[in-house]
Amino acid sequence: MADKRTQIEEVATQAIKREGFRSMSFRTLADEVGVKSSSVHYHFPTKDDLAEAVIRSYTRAFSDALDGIDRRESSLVEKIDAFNELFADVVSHDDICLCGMMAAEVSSLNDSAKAALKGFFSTSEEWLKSVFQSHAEELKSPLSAEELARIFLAGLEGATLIDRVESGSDRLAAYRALTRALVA
Amino acid sequence: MADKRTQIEEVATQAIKREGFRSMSFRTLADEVGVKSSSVHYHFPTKDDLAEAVIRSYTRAFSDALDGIDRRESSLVEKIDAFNELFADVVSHDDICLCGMMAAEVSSLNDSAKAALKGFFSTSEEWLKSVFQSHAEELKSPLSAEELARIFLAGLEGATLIDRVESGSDRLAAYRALTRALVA
DNA sequence: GTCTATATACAGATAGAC
DNA sequence: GTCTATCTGTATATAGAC
Repeated sequence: MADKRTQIEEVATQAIKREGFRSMSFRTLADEVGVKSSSVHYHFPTKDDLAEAVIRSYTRAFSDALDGIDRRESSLVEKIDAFNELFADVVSHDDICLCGMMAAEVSSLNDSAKAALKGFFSTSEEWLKSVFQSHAEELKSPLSAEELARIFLAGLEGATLIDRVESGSDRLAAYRALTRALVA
Repeated sequence: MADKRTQIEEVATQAIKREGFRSMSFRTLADEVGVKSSSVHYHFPTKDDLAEAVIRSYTRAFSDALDGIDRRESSLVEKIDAFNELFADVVSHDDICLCGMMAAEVSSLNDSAKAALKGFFSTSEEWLKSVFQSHAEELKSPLSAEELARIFLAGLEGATLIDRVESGSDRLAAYRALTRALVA
């Protein structure tokens, strides 16, 4: 079993993805890992500390998943589909992307957490941009790799937001259709 | 000056667009309209009641704005640009779409409010779909009107989410570029 | 590192006077 | 319709024992 600090990060991540950062309380986290809230404060003195740690861990895990896609998939459509699938997984568990949630709640974050949050979005857009760049010859689109990266990251974040409310995945599916339209 | 009930709805809408539904309190609303929190409860017995009322008002106002676009603009690009501009206005005030925020916080909503929220998304997608359908001859895309509607609504919701964090409007701009790519 | 206990603040909601 | 006053629950956070 992971150490307590890691356990707390994990249940916090889960809670934020489903209910949001403001809805998550130290007491609830404590109950779920089997300690008292003061022990959570030992590992993360303030909620701001926890927010930043969780955003950074999530960004690292997401970045690792992107590396995995690079290793497993070769074509443009396969890579973008695999990226789409990361979001589909989240929605299928009735969650949304942790950083999409944090973006909605950005007014509750301090400057350090906000900087970490920006890091998530730029990391993700950079990966997408490099995918579109390295498959430029397959692309039948007047849009730049950077524009496509922005369109897809924003689009999938928004798609999860709405698909979760509608209990479906019609918008993520529409983005898979868009991916195909780019190479057809 | 609007009546108290309307005033409360207006400051609640503003607060939710910026800070979120959970962050908004009856006390804060009361202070801003110059009454006590018990008076807010007179107009909206529970927070659930307020949530639903605010979502419905917002949907009505948004729908009116879409009617205005239909009256003012004629081409596909003009209409979709005007739709994009609705979201750009929101971000320029450091807010996001009220219903985008509510979608992130959907776990804090009761069934009535959730139904109203779905209404916003279907109304918006229906309008987009009818725009794409009625300009089908201009479109150089293999995507259906329905798919395009889903792509644009989700995309603009996500774009505002990220653009607000980045204090820019690069993602909304990318969607304007996408609009042009559809007819080029 | 975890606990008990507590300080302090604020949340949604209601009773009852005016 | 609005007020004062209050109930009850919960939040973040800390002090100090073990």
